[in-house]
Amino acid sequence: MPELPEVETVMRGLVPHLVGRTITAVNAYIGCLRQPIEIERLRSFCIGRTVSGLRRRAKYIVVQFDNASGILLHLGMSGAFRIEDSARPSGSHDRVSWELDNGLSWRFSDIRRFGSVVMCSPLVADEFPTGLAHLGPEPLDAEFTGEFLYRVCRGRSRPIKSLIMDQAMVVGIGNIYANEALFRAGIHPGRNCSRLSRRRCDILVDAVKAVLREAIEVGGTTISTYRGVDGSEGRFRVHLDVYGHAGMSCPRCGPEARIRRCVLGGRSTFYCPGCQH
DNA sequence: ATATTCCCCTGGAAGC
DNA sequence: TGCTTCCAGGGGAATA
Repeated sequence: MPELPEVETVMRGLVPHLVGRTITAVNAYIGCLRQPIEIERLRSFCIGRTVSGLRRRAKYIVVQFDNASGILLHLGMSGAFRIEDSARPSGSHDRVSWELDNGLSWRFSDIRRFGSVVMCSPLVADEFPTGLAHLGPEPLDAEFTGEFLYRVCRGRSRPIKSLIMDQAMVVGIGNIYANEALFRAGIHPGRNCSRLSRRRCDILVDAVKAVLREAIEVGGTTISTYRGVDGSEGRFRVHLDVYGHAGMSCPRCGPEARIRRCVLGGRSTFYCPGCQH
């Protein structure tokens, strides 16, 4: 489900509900997430804490508490947060629920259970958990430049699509936006990264930034399960040029060229054979 | 060291 | 209608 624009949207949606609120109770439901939830430890970790702020790093959300601790959240493929009345029955896929001091519940549901909830202490504001140290730069930061991409492409040999989806190279780009950015840049997803010119790295970096910014602007992309905190769908789907468009005509070449699907690094890959090289 | 493969899990859609 | 197969936004561990 969630790539950078979706995680950013979810994080922004949580801010007005959580910042300044104090946690009064915690519940974890059947099954587990990527790692089992130690409910008693999570309770003593969270109860009585006031949320001082939220941040996003890569596809992770950090909820910062007032005592230099915090929790690291990942939505996996199907995770979602909702804020709703505590009296409302929990959903069948709810995994963790935090009760707030205003009578509302902050609930994490995750059908496929690939998400994660990790306690981090110590964790001070403007710092990220040490577990995230291996991650590459944020794609929307100034340090993600064509020069940077060109440098990491040199001396490696792999498809450019796999490289930009590798969170150790640059974070936040998943399957949808990798496909879309490469289409915009006119670069074939299977092109060996070592054979990308400096100029084309500039173009790709600009395309990545543009597609991510546009997607954030409209709340991300909903294909099936993704929802914002208020339950709304992301509206970027109608702007997709190639993702999920196998057999359809190319927005750039017209009906003369059809979008193709192949598998790259185990992931569905969409491109136009006419204008991506 | 670096780059694919497999696996985690559930449910919806498509095929027969 | 009902059963089977395939596929899905992610990431980490196990292989080549």
